[in-house]
Amino acid sequence: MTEDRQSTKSRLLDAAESLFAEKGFENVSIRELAAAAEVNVAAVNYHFQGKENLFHEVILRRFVFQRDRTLAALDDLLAETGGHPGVDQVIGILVRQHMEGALAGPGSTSFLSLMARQMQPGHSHMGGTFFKEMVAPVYGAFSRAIITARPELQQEQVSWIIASVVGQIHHFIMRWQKRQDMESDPESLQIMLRAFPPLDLSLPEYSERVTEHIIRFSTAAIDSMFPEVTP
Amino acid sequence: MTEDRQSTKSRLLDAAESLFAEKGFENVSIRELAAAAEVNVAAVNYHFQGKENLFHEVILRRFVFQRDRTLAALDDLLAETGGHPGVDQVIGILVRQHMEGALAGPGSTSFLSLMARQMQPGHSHMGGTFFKEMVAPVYGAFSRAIITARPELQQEQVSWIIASVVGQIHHFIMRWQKRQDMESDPESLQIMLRAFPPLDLSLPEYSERVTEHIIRFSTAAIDSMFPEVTP
DNA sequence: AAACACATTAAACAGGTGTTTGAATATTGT
DNA sequence: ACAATATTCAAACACCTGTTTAATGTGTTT
Repeated sequence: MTEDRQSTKSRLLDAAESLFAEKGFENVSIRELAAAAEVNVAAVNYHFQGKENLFHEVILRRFVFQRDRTLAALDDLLAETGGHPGVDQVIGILVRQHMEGALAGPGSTSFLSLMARQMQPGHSHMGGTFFKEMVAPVYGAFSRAIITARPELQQEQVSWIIASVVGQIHHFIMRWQKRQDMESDPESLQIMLRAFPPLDLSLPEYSERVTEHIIRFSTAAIDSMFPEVTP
Repeated sequence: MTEDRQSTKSRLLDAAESLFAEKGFENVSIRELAAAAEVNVAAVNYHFQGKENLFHEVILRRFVFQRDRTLAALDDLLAETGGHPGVDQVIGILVRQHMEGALAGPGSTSFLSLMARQMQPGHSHMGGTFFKEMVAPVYGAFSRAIITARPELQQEQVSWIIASVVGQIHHFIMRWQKRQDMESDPESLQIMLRAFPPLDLSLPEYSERVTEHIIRFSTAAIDSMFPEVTP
């Protein structure tokens, strides 16, 4: 094969990512995967030694990409602000990176779906790699960035703050995904749109409004809990 | 049958709830269910007309219970405070009801696991019942309660606030469940405990600290975004 | 050119899936 | 007590699952 298109392996990875994100690991058969990637069923086992391993490589690829993008964005911010970013700016990066990773672009629709599924009980933990290599570095970088923005904060306080911010992010992303999923059931969709105001917007608008809200809400909380000691 | 114990139907419901919550819908076979409930495999189809329907009845039962408990608690608060609750008290109810429903008691460990799975794409929407009968009423009640606490707030602003609070709640609950799930992998567990401070506590302590934090964080945000106009 | 490792293929494998059947057993109403 | 209904049961059904096999094709190396 000359490479008239992508390699079998990467076609399989791509198809797997979108199918796993859309339907969930258990609801995608190897035959379905093979058909979508236009490869033989045996290719999965030949290239990945099993379905489980294919799943692992899928989330690994996406998470590495997401992690590096996020750390780079944080570095940029620190450079631009001469090492003195505002909390709102740091939180802005945190929110925007997640939102874009989860909702923007083709295939990226999958990031947080995969994340959510990875977090569900029963999934193997990839031998600790996932947490140590993916979550901890990003978490640590944001922790340090917030402390440079507000040196008076204790590390534990920062942990609580990040948790509150990330919780909001995931929730708003989850809402959008559920909204998408409800397109098939117009009745429920109407009720949902009425109950959750910003959901009737387009994706970019929704994303922007949510980002703005989380930043405002969270910085307001921080400012109120730990009043800034500006000269 | 004299009722030497629970009926076949309710034994099946109980076993199904705990197994579905623990392992996920697709990872529980009907034979496994039947064994756990000590009934014949055909009982599932006889009493529930299929596995999917059994799942629906399981979450319906739990959600009705949770909804009624929450609405009652809100009523109690309004009665105790003579119709003038504080925002912190309303949010306190919101947080505590979720935490208890998700983490306390036997079998209740399942509530938010079920919720999370129900929210995942691909699950049928129960014909709109779920959202209209379960989510909307609770959501509306809290919305009204917050407005009585802070009459100057617009309904849309309240929606944003509730979303931020619920997002935090779910996230902290998810963390605890993931912590539980990691008991089997001590290495990852250690890293996680180090990164997420309050996770090394016992469940009641964790629950209390989280509740306290969410209330403080959220009311701080509200107070800062919409300064109280007290006489 | 032959030898070699790598990749792809169709077919088969062993086992598990949700569901249905039809007979046996309880339970209920009269 | 009898008849009618509701429940339980072991066995079978048809199908789908992830994985493996052994043969064939492909490109590279010697």
